[in-house]
Amino acid sequence: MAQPITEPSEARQARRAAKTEARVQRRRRQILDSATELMAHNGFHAVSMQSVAESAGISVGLIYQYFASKDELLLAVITDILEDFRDQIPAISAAGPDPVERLQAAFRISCQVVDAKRSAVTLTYRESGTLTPEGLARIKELEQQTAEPIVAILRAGAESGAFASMDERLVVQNLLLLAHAWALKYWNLSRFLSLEGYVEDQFRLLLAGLRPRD
Amino acid sequence: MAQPITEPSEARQARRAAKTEARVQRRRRQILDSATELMAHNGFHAVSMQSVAESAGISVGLIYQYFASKDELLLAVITDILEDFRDQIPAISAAGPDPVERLQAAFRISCQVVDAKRSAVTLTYRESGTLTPEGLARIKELEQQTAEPIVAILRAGAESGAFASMDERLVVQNLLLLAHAWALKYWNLSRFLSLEGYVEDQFRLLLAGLRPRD
Amino acid sequence: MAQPITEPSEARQARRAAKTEARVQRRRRQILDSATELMAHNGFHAVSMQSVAESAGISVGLIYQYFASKDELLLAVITDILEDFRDQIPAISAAGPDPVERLQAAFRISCQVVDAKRSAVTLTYRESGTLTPEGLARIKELEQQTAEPIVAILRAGAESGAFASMDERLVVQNLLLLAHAWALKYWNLSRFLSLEGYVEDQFRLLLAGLRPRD
Amino acid sequence: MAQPITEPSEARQARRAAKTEARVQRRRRQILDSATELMAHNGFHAVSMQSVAESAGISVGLIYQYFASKDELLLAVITDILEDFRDQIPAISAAGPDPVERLQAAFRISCQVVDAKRSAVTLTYRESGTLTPEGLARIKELEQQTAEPIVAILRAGAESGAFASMDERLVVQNLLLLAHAWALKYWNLSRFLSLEGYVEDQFRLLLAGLRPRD
DNA sequence: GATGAATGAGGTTTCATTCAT
DNA sequence: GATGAATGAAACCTCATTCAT
Repeated sequence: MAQPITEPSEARQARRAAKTEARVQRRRRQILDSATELMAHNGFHAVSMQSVAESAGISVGLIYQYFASKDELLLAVITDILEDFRDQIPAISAAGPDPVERLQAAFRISCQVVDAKRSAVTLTYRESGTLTPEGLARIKELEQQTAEPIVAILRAGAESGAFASMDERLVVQNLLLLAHAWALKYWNLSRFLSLEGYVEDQFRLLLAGLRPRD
Repeated sequence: MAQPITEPSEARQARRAAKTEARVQRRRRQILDSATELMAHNGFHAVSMQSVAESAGISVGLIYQYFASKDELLLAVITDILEDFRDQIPAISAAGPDPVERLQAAFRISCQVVDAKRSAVTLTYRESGTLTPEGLARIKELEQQTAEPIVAILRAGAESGAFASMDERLVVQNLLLLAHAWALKYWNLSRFLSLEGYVEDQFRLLLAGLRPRD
Repeated sequence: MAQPITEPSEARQARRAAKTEARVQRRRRQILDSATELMAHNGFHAVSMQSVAESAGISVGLIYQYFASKDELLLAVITDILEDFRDQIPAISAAGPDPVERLQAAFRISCQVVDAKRSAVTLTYRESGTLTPEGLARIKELEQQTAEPIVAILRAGAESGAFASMDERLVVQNLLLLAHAWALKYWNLSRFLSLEGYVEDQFRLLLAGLRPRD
Repeated sequence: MAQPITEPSEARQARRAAKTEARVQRRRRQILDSATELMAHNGFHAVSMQSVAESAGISVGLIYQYFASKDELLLAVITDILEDFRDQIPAISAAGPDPVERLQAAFRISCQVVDAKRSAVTLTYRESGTLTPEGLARIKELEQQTAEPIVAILRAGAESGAFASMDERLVVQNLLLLAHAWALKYWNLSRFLSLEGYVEDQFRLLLAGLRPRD
């Protein structure tokens, strides 16, 4: 017999699940954006769950359906920022075959992303101590992932003779830290450098350390 | 010889004032040390005044005779750390006339001080956002004072031809930040470098950026 | 008859808003009553928010959803008492056309209300100094409003020749103060007068000052 | 042999006791004045023992050698004010033999004393609820003592036929309360009456109630 | 799914009182 | 007599979290 009323339950369930999933993602994003905005500007402890709810236009209770606790919300916020950061870097592989140019592109994009979210970057430094060990581990993992494409550039450059051979780990650490520094020390740097000036001057110094010795 | 029964009150008062002053300093130090220890390891917000009092072996009320509020205590803690840091650098002027050696000495001592107080350094990054504008201003001032002797070395080196001429502000910023990085990124750096290794490798990179072009 | 599954949301919202409003009013009243009771008997400073909460059968935190601070709660308590007082007086306009009778009715009702809430009246004298300037202004305003209907009686009486012409402001002030005095000096007055005796004796004295001179 | 060094101990003790007593009185006065000033303007609870000490130019500990507790200090302050008030009234017996004149003199002096210490008078109304039962009893006693000379005037007037015969207790209560009212309702009264105007208008009303009926 | 009223532990701060000097 | 450093109980207030609707 035909069952026009109830369509095959599997398909229906799948469709519903997809819809549900979509809404879940929308909600999470909505909450995350409000939380990031607030925490970046006022710090984790100065932000109450009620204020996040209000800013997101929802009720407190609803936040707890998406994040188990305030600490978990913080982890999600920081993770979100770092994932975003990580995902921007690979875009630079399109910058051509020259390792120097590619490295500069990587540094420039890093600084630009930092500049766009200065207070979010600062937040990751401020509040990482608040996280649980597991959260901290997740952050370190993300930082490693962010470093990887840059490590790749450095290795390629070393092989092609464009860079001296070296321990890439330290150089990558520096490169990323100096990008973060645009946020951490903005109060000082912005007094004598524009973002582009910062990128250029800083990159020249970085590069000097990479020149192969004759 | 006859002794007046009451010694000259001026002298007595002066002596008492000195004693009082000494006790005040001792108490402040006692509180400051406990607070620094606790806040460095747990963060400002996770530390209660009660716990500071217990750790210092005094009552809560007494803290408030030396620090007007918890915020002021935090400022004192951070200020104390930064003053300590600032005061260590000038010691390096004795490192001989060679600008390169002096600069390395400055970097080495910076890293050593950071290493000795890793979590205190981290605290200054974590909690500076918690300060009032006045507190923040004080911090920036201290950072500038810390930079000064290093700027002097760079200038002397530039004049003597040991370094390329440059904008010292950026280089100093980098040098100090890379010292701090030993604390900020210790979890990563310590996996592949000892403190002394860090100092040497990092200084080589720094120096490369300062070489005069031929 | 078909019922729409979801009734018109406007109407539903309105109903919910009304219900919310009703609950808010109930809670405020519940808190206000407990606070008034406690403060009237022990004074503002001797009453803790904790004790108000306990007496009202709720938690401390909940009080703060209805009153921003303890000071604001005090203002609400005093305001509530004075509004109540103010609202009782106009009832006496039904006391007939004779100004003397109407004035006596006003005085009697005032004394009766005072008698019913002796310690609340005392509270308004005790704690008005604790209020902010804005709170104080509100109180003065209420006192003026309370006086108005009585001023009207006096004026009518002066026009009809029942009373001498006079400055009503002083007389009203006296009339209300003497009603309050039943609370303020109850310890003394109650030793030789009943409430009704007080009303009669006191009114006779008051009236003497109002008699037109021949 | 003569004992020039130690004079008869009794006399010496007496002299010392007198000196001690004098100092004690001076200290008490010094503390009382500071406490009255502060409490009258800010209320009992807003004044700390430390602030009293500071204002009196002595140490906290010393206060406790003269007053057993803050409550006792409050009692002393209020008692002091009321004693002062009480002691001013008898001066008016010099006002001549006419009962009306004497009564007016008593009322005038009362109002003048109130005017001179408006906030102190207000304090006695604000904080009498804070006192212990014993303290309260002491206050009531003082109030009775204050009333006595006025009762005497009323009796004399009633006997001489100047006043109607009456229950003096109520009239005295009113008279004193109306004097206090100059402080309690100063914010209102001072808008339309000077002190002297208040005395005159108010006394006229009072007197009306005392006229013997023909 | 969504709400937001309600809870109550925990934090900072004040201040009456004591006591060694 | 006089000091004032030291105590610690107690107050106000916030806010993460829960749960009945």
